Amino acid sequence: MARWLITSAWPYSSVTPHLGNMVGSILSGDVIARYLRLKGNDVLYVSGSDEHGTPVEVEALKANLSVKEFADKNHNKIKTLFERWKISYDNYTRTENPTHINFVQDFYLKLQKNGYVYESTEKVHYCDKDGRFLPDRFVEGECPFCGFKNARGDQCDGCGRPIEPESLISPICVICHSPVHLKETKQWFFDLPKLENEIKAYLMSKSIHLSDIARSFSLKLVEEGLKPRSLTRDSKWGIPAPFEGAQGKTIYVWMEAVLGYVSATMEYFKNIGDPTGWRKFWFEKDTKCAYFIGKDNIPFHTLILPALLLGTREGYNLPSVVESTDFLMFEGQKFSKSRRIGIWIDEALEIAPADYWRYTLLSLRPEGGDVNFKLDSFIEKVNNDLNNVLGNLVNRTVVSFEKFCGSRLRAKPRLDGDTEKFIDSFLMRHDEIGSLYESFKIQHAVKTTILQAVEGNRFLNEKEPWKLFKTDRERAISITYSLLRLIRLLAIELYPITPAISETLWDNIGEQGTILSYGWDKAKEDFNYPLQIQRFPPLFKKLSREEVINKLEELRSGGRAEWTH
RNA sequence: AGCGAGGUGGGGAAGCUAGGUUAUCCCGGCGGGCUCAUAACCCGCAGAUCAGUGGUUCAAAUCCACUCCUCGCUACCA
Repeated sequence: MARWLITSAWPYSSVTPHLGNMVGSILSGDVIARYLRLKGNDVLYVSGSDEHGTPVEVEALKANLSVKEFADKNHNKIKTLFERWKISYDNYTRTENPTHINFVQDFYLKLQKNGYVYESTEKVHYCDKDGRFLPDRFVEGECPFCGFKNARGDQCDGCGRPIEPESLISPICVICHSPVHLKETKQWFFDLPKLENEIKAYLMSKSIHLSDIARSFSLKLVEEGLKPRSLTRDSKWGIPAPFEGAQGKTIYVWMEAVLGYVSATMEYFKNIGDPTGWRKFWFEKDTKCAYFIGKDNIPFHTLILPALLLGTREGYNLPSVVESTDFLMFEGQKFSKSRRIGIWIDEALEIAPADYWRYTLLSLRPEGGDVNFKLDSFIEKVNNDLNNVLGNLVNRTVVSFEKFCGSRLRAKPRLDGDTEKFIDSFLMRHDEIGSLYESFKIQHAVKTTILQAVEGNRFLNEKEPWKLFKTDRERAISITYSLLRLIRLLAIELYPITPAISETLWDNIGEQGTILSYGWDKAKEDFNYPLQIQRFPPLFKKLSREEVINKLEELRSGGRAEWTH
């Protein structure tokens, strides 16, 4: 029993997350949160919508909505989608919430007081027509190296070279297409180099668990030397910078969104009427903090967030686990909103139930290199692993129980050696699955869970209780009993992976109360007698390849203008 | 360009950090079994010189070097 703060990267709210976004951070965090809860830990799982910054402003402009309206709409949409995906957040909040805004402002004043914030001027592209400073991404021009016409402000997509803002030829604003010019502006910076040694020591310490890429990538950045990070932007949509003389400026989104982990915890406890409860999670040293992210935002979690927390000198808990995944590719290509490559989490739910996606994504979770997600693999995994192997095992077991025992068992039957051995083997595998989750080997844990069902089918075929029943009733019943034990165990093991299916199964075969109250370890115990289980409908439905593809094409045909991918 | 990650039977994935019997799993192909079950399940067979070359070692998919290919990243895009 321990205390765990689980977090997943905050989705940027101008776009709907796609399957790739889902698997690495949100789903992974959910699986671990669910597992740890089953183990009886004190778990808090938080995240929220990251909704400030220029991209949201620009998207709002396109959608012809005020920024606030646009942000509200997207936040609500994403929040609802996560609920439908059964993501078990204790608090899914947003960076627009007042707790967050106040916390961030206080936080940076403290950092400034402690000497980690300084001012400096820089030149940034300015659009006179829109009256705004533009992040490099919103500036286009001709590449000074290769002459490519649509080079972005920071990098040329033609030759791949980085571009200094001054050298871009004839820069224009991508929002209104009028010429832009460089204008001097004062900004506030976070003095990251001052904390370099502490960060290095933190990364090298044994108390932190990092995925391999997270460790190597972070250490490399530290070796190269950390650079100051700019803290403010000349942008209206965001958290007003609290520094003296910084009127009209906001905090740079990344530098505030990572603090949302803290403010979301605060907000959760405020809502349940325990305004100081959050401190347990952030200051007591026996709390573990796990962060689930995609590989694209490793440095923000391994360098910047720890540095910010250290900079307060208040003793915040630093991340104890940073689990990053590689990317999910779609049919061999990178997910791309503009090219419509990939599947988004709202579309997915129109094609198949969330659990089908959850299972497939988790069994492909990119833990060692990018992984290719194919529609055919999805269909194959659902039809084979879930329906044929798992669903059918459950059905044959329950039907056998009905035939051999009249759906009722008064007491534990006497078991022969083979059956005892079989039960031992799946109970042992149950522990193995637990250790896999504890070392965050989610993909392996998921595969081992399905292996439980494969072994169940094998045992059934080997023992042929339907034959035995004619000659040796007692043995046929004891075999069926062992399989019932297995499928009840599976109901528990599926809880982190496919929660809806898990609950359906539990409702049909489980004890009184919820799975959560029952727990991971108690699943190893015998039933309460008398045991009564009635036949119930199949857990899964096979997918037809044709239907899935038709549905996807229908979604792709553009009949849904309101979708803002 | 620099940095990083990967290349495993027809397709998709493990294994590689701590080298060691016939390289694992799923799909597909072929043959068989069972017929309790959702035309499902189980067994067997075929198919990989683990990208290539060289090296270390008694022993390498696993360690080292180089080459080829693919992809990602390069922090003011979240």
